[in-house]
Amino acid sequence: MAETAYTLIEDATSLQQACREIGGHRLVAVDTETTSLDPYDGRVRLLQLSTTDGNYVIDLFQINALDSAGLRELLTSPAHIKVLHNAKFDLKMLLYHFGIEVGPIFDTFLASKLIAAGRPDLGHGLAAISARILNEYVDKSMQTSWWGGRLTEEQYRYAARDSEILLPLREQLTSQLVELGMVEVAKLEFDCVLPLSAMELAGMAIDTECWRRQTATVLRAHEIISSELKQQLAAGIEQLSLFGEPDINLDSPTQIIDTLGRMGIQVEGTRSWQLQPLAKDHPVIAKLLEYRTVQKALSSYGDSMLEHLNPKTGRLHPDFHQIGATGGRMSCSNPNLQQVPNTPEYRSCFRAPQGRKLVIADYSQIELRIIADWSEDTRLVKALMSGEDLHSVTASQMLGVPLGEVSKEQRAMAKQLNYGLIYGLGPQGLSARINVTIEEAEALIRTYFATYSGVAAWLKEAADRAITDRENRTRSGRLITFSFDPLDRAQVAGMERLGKNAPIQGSCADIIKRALILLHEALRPLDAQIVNCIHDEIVVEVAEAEADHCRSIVEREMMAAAREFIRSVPASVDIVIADAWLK
DNA sequence: GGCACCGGCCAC
DNA sequence: AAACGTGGCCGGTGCC
Repeated sequence: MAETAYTLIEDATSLQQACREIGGHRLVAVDTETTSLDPYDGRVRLLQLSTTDGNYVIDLFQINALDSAGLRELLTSPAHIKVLHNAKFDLKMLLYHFGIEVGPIFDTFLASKLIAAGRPDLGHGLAAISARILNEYVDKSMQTSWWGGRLTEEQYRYAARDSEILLPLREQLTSQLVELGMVEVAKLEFDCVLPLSAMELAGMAIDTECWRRQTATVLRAHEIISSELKQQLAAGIEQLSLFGEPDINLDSPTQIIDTLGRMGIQVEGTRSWQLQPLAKDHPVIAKLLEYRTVQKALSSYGDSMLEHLNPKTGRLHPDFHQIGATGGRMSCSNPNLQQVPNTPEYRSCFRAPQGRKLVIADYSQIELRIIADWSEDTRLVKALMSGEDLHSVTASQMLGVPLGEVSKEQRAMAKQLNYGLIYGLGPQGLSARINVTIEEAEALIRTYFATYSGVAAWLKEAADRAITDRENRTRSGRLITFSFDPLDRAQVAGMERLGKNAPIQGSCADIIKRALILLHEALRPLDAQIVNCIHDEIVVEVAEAEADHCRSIVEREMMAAAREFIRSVPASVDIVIADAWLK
């Protein structure tokens, strides 16, 4: 390939000229180079634009190009599709620094992830997909160079190359998306980038004093419990440390197993489910379980959370991975705000700032509604439509007892079955969860599927498809592929469970992503931001005076999003206005 | 010293 | 020793 040619733009006249030339194109590749990965920390140095006619590199340190109406029009007009790689990064930068919402977009990163359909072995960086799809080499060595000073010819050329490659990539990726029937889901994903960018930029407020108090409390408990545990383990410890303390690392499973062994307690592993049955007979085991809880609380949810505070905003700005799981679910990191312990001690620290409220909304039983709708199981549909407590209705239908006479145990059993079926729960699993033998569990599962025979048929078909076709789809058409060794029974069984679970879980992701899109648009007139999203839950921060209005918008848009994917069962949204992240 | 892996455990 | 799916984070451990 020939060396990348580009036009460097540093003045208004050449910018105008470039905008005229680019304005005639429907497809415009866009990229930025910035002085930091954090929008609050860095500045945008270069804005690169490419069409099939040429590459333009705008030096934003030389010209305030985003003041230009022509350029803003290009970046926001539906007449031009903006092609970016991992657009969330650039969109955040442009949104924060210039208040501009870039769109509509085509994201080569997300397109590549969709096409990979859950295969984990493929990289999706720009260099990786250029090599794989175009057989073209892209040098990323300049990526981490300093973009804040005087730029070299090499840096400009690298920058131009990054946007130049995007249009040929889009062309190939588009035909693959068409071939795989994923145009619709691609649109969904692309439209979701802006809401996610805004969400990350907004970040979530945390009451640091509250968090520190909580951490200090746990630390005191940790000190007491660890010394008690060491004392109780002393009998099994051969050696004392120089200070006369039992010499053991409580966080080392191997040392724990050895020590317990010398005390006459044989264990294979020290996971809580393995220890739980022994806790009654051995106080030391109970103490160990207690220790684990505070150790986890301290290590995962202690000071490390506060290390992610943004110095500029004083808030937490996590990274959401838009296509994080194979089924299309999002994941989250740095910090992972999708795994904050669901207890008041922790959640109450996530408090809206003065004068603001949180609107907390989650879909109720969304995965069951997806199955009911998809399988057209009349009894499950009816159960969900009845407005009665679903698990009680299930128990009543299964056991033929009147709804009012369903016992607590019967309801608990039905609840386990309702939720477990999504994951391919077996007799062993069920018997471990409720107090029945494996034979009884088997019978209950048979009764369940006799009651909901449509669900049974749907699940069987989904599992069979995973094995024979080695693929499945969510409601949006998102493809999920399965790779396994057909001679390995354990692997086949695993794939059958995945085949049942992934389309359901992924369809839930379809719905919540659509909700984020609709909600971002609908909240535009309000002083409100989406601040978190946890699989079937959305958290919005809003000015106190607009909280009620916001609440009705959130409910309306979440319901509308669900209606696009499930028709025969209405969605149900539980929603509260609160000061902190508590329901 | 950095990296990959694992055991363990938090969320939905 | 595992049991029902998807993730991320932690500390320990062993390798290079």
